Amino acid sequence: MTEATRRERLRAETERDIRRQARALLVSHGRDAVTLRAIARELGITAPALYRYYDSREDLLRRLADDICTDLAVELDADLAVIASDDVAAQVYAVCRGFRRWALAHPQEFALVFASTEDTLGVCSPDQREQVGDQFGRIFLEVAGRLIASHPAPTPPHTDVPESLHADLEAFRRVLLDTVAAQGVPVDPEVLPLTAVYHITQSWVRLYGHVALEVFGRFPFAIGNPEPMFDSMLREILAEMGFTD
Amino acid sequence: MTEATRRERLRAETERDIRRQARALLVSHGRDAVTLRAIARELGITAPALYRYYDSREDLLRRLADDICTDLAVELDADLAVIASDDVAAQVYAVCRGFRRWALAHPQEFALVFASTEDTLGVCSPDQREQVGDQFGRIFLEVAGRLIASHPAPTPPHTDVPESLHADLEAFRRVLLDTVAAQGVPVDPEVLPLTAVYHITQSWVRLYGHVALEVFGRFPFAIGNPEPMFDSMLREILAEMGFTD
DNA sequence: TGAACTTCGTAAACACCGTTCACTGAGATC
DNA sequence: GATCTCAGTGAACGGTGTTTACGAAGTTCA
Repeated sequence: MTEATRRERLRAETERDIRRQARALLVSHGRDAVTLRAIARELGITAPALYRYYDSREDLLRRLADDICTDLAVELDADLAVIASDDVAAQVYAVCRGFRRWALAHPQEFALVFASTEDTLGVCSPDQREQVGDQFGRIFLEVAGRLIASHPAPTPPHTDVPESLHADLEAFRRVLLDTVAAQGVPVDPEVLPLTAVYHITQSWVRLYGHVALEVFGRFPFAIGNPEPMFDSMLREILAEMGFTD
Repeated sequence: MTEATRRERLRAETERDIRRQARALLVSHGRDAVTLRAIARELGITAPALYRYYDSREDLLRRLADDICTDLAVELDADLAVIASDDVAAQVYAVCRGFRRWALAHPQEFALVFASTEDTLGVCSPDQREQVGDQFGRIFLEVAGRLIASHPAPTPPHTDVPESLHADLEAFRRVLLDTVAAQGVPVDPEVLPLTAVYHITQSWVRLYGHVALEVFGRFPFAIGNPEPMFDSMLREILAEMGFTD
């Protein structure tokens, strides 16, 4: 049954335990509390043993961030699972609300993954070009892809796309179209105008901006219940894409 | 001439030196490098001496964040100084571009002030209700105030303001109107519809969102030169307020 | 002027931290 | 069964925040 040798099984198990403890410390006492010695103590081993698994504390934090992205993706996938696969607007709502809910429930993880300067949490290897975390990026792109496939000609927003962004947006458009294609949905490459790609990017700016401001408490005034504001923003974003709701 | 006693002068001097060294460490080597011992070493004193000035390292970081806000405000004020006082659109551009420029040039400071969870960088005393940092908030509010005063009936955006936000927005409206009044500009209290207050808030979401994404490198695709995108966003924000540029 | 008081800074100590290194002992391999 | 691999250990180094008792200088006031 088990292909792996005994040693390999134990190693994999320990590796999972390390990350689980690291996560627990991050959640309960913040990033600074994720210390090698504390993790080792909790696992009943000594700190130098962790160097058999990670090059350094920074390396561990990097991989922890990957784990967090994966878990976030799993959570968002679960949100999507209960939604009719043809109701794309509902899918967008679900993913965006799920992202906000997760961020508010896991502020430390959010800060680590989405608000770390690139030198404190060294960006992944250069081949890893999907930023925003591997798995989370996947979810985001998939939903954006479904949005495109189902709603082939989103109302182009009134704004003009700066010419100097054309090349970058073209590249992103290709990624989006590839994502749609990878889901098995046939799509006309001509269906996605650059204005729509630009609008998707601007939507991410607003989604991220709202969530981060809420998590970090940096709105310019005290807001009793920010949820209606978030929902209103989502409604506006979707309306600009032609979803009258 | 000097009212203060010798001891008081020395104390004030040391306090400035401490913060200056702390800032230097933050800029050059990141938040974790802001160490009591490193600061003391640089100043030629011992670490426990710092406890005569700050309750703890956390307390020092809090006050450092205040300093940073003040400096940011000074920088933005300088940007504003060279702009015609009746060209409000140019003032908005200047403040927003200045904010982005500062954030990109000082990522560590930006992360400390604008992307710290409230428990790692304990929020100021409860009487300090202007969030977003004392001085920076002032600048932001002042420019928003001038915007209102000069352009008394901004085109109300198409969105409906959620009813549950009315109370909070009313409070923010009063702050904005008070800020305008404090600048000596007479303004009709009826001149600022809630939709405009709401739009200002949404503009902050977008401004902050773009800048933070850029500082943290979390745009969904690599962007060669993000500046045109930022400017385009500003243009759109101002257009929605009735500035056709 | 000199005693009393306040305040800044020190040295020593404590309990942590990341990281390196030589070493042991158990699993894997042949 | 000998050999090799490798997870884990214990000791050590230099770093950290923080507390404590203490000295020395500035300030105040009789």
